[in-house]
Amino acid sequence: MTVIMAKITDNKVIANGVADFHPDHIFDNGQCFRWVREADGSYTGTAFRKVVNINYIDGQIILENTSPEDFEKIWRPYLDLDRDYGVIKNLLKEDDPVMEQAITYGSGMRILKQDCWETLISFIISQNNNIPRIKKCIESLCRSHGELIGEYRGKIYYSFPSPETLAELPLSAIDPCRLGYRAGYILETAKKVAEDGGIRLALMEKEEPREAFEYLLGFSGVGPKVANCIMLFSMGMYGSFPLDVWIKRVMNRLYHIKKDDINAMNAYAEQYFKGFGGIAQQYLFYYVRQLDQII
DNA sequence: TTCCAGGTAGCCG
DNA sequence: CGGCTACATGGA
Repeated sequence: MTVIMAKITDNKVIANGVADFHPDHIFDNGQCFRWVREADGSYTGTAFRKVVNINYIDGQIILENTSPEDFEKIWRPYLDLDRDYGVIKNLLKEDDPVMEQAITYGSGMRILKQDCWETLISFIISQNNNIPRIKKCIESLCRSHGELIGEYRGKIYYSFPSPETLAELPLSAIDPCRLGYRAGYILETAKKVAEDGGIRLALMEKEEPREAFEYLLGFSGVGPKVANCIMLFSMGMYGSFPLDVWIKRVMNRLYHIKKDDINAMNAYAEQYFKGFGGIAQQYLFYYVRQLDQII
């Protein structure tokens, strides 16, 4: 699959040759928290200190408020455009009617390659929390301690605060963000990351998953589930299999694994999801959340 | 009022 | 090790 940047008009980039791409399936599936759906079905959001609007029409990705340089440097990897999800979907669907349903529902899903520091803090916030409130907490954190990075369609956008910025703050400074008991975890984690300017964290994506996992568990507020989310959503480790309440429910009720048997669930993912446990997990997550009470 | 949400830390046997 | 519970917050 080759993605070609086809056309450029002032601040717009259009990318051709992308299949398996649907903004709703990508930006509203719980892997990211800072993208907002516009009335036209496009999403506006920020990553790596840039503001962009993304839509998909007639087989083309339309990126507004960006440049060809940023498309190549930021958005191509961020949107995982060089991966053929068609191949992965076919692998996962084989002999798995549940997965087939999930993939049919979220056919345009992609795993974003997000900033690891932002993902680390975002998923610490996610623990024992619900998605709308996670989004509010993160936006509040960015508004109060991030930097102004741009204005787009009349709205102001802020960067995700740096480790150094958060490391200097007293607990009282993030009180208004309503992070609850996670506030302490976040400042502690920021201090640890800021010690070396985030270099060690950034290098983890080149390490073996096992090593990245152990390193992430060393942060306050990071357990197995959050570590797997960070590895999956920011380090390109697609075998990572985050087990949250929803996926546990799926594994129990649709894959008939004993409730709370984490080991059996991981073993199943390892054996049947062909190295793409994380991607499988994300199709399942997006699928079951709309079912609501069917399972 | 109680229950729940993309769980984890601390403690106890 | 495995099992248990408190932990802030706000919406249902």
